[in-house]
Amino acid sequence: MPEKIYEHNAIELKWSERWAADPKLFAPEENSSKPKYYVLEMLPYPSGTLHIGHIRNYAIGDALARYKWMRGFNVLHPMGWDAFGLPAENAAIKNNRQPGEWTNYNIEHMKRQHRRMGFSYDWDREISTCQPEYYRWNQWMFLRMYEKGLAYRKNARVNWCTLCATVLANEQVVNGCCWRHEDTPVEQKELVQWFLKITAYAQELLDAMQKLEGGWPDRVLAMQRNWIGRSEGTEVDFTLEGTAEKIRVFTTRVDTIYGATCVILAPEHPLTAQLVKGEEYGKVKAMIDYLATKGPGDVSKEGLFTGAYAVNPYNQQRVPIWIGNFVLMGYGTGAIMAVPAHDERDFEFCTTYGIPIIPVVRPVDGALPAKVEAAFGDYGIVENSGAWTGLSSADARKQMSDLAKKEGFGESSITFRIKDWGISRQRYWGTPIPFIHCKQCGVVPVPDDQLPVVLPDNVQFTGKGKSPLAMVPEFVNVKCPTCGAAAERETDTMDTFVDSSWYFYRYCDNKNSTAPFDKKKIDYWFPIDQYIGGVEHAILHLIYSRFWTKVMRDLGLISNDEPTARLFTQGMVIKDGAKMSKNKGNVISADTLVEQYGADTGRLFELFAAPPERDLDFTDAGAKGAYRFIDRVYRFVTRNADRMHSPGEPTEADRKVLRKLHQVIEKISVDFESRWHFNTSIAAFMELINELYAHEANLSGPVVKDVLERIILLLAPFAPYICEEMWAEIGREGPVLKQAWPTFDPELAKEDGAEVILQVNGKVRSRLAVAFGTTKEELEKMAMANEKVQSFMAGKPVVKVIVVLDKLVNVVVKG
RNA sequence: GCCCGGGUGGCGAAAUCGGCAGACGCAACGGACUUAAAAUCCGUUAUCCGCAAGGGUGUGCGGGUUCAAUUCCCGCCCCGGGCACCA
Repeated sequence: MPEKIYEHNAIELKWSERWAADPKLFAPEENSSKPKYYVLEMLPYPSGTLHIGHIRNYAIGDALARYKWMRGFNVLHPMGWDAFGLPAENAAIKNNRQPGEWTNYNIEHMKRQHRRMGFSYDWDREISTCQPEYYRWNQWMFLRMYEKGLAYRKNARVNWCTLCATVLANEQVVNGCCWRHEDTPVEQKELVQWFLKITAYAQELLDAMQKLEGGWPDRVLAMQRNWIGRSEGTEVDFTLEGTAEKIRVFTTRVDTIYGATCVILAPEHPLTAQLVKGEEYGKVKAMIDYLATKGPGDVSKEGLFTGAYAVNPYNQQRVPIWIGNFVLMGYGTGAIMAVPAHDERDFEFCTTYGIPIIPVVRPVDGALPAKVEAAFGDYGIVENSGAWTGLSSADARKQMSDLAKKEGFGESSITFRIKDWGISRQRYWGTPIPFIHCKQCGVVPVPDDQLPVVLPDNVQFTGKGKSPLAMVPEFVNVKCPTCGAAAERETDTMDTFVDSSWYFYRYCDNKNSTAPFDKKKIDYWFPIDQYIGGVEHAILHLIYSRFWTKVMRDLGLISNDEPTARLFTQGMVIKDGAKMSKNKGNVISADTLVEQYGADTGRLFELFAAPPERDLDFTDAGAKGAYRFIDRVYRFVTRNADRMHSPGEPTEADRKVLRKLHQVIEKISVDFESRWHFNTSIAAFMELINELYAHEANLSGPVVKDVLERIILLLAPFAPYICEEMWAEIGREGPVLKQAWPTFDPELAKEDGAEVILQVNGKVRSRLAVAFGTTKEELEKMAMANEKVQSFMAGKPVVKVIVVLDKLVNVVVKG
């Protein structure tokens, strides 16, 4: 049969339509006897276009899903839409279109692109987080958290633009100014907002990471540890001189407390307003405003002496109380003791303001300095510290904390950097927070039977003034569920990270209208066997979703502790040396890719060009190469399909090709099971094709059959369309993903013999073809007899001979 | 400042357990086919010296361990990312 020309568009469209027409094709089996496998790619925001960055994520997941099907797993591989969020609202302001309409239009388009790419999703399980059927369960779970005290209200600052007279999201703040008014500085405004008590789970989130080790990338775990930021220290009460009032400070170095030369309060500390009155307080106010406009890192240290003094409970020393702009109210107790001799920041502050510097810790092998030139922050031996003098820092920390506890002026304490999760957004396009504000009854939860609280349609978007929801009277004006009096609905909506914190549970039971999901289904599918997404979600999404899982477990909704057993974070797709973005105009959409090269080429190229965890530069020439390669395989298969059925005796070419085939089966299987270096899997597959081209004329019929069938199966996870087509071309019935993965025969893969390298003083001088298992003695003898080896030995005396079986002989000579 | 990654040909990369550095692909060059071009097929391609045979050098830099180091250890430099006055 003559070879066929690879017409990617016709072939891919044909199979795309057939696959779409079979809704059960990519669906998991009910009551399956197969082992389950849940593979998940992070759901996209429906921005309007699927681009080559998305495709990398999905190509990895899809290759894995298809491989697992072929390996006999019952695979769950769903997809959905993270559909709430700011861009829809911005589009509404700009184009006078409803956010929902804009979003749904985008979803339709992107779903078409998804289908055209041929990813093996069970679309029957699709979810979109902006649908009331979905977000009602956000509201329902939020109410359960409220009942457990895990959702609460408190004052917090928001970004405020005076010109828009509206709240800005962090993303809408550009260089400290409003995104729509480039020279209007953003101000801080206090509002009452909702928080989720993630800090209650800080310790468990940290501890449970031990179980994730090995399954999650180290860098993600490191980032999460950093984010949670546990630190062990001591809280100590200083006394406000002349009163019984206590000032509690937090320190990790109580062993240095004899060197404390002042106490510094955060500007927002409650005591500040009490100690600094009248005109002076204006300076504190200025400090707070200054901090709000500055990014962290470029704040210069400023202080203000209050005139008051505090007494150190360990040595009754009297020290001045200062206000410092670098002391954070949100961490520890909002007050610190400054030990300039042993802390760099305190040193800088005290030097500036002429506050004394007293060293009290010396290096283990050194002495206390006569004059402190720089802070010594390491552990050492405590000096000039009363009864503690001579102890190591570690011992002193422990014993001094114990004393504080015993005497009642403090205790050891653990502080976390992670803060409670503020979820209130003064926005329209998000889940309405299900609460009602009643003058009589206060903050009243919406009863379960009134859920969902549905977003109203036809809202005006001006981008100014109150939140759009606050301007819809039908939405705002309600009766109090408790007393029936006129009341007002909460108009804030939830952070969209709420939506993505549990969406992967809903895939298991996406049509359930009486509960978020059926626990039995979760027990079957969870944890997710493999989660795949961008590293930019290493902290927020991936911590929030871990937190949400633990809350749902404690609510009795599920039994698993963690959502995800294994996580993979793929690298970014770079175009022309820069991250793709609309601003740079270097975004390549899936449509462009498909039209030029086809879905298979795009996927194959992105998997081949770099290992998946690394950043990838998308180049046209590279894509062309992948196209050429698929074409090369396709032509080989089509022109040899007839030969499959011709009889023939085994040939030498058969043996070589089968050997390579089985080596490649092993290689690709191992890559899937361990490293995921699909770039090397595909390289090995290319070597196999090169081998086939070299021996094409001399292959026997039975081996042609064997090889054609297996190369199609091996390539299928990476380029599914062309493989489905080739499977049909060789007269087999699909679908390919339900065929068994080729088995590896170690006997056939074996090389004829070993090639042993001969070295003299570590340099390769010759090589020997020998039988496997040739003994050390024989190898050594052969090496010593080798002409090249002899000439490089140059008659010098042999020091020793290293022999590694089947690998090398290294003759070490003197000189 | 702290915590992660990474640094190998003209380019993307490979070397999975300390054992041939550069597999595979791109680009380039040469050949075959063609009236010609494209496509395709075959070949060459780290670098220096050499006509060649062959030899030297080479994985960011400097040391070390080892018969042997891209790989392990110590100290630096550069690039990317995260956190950042967290007491």
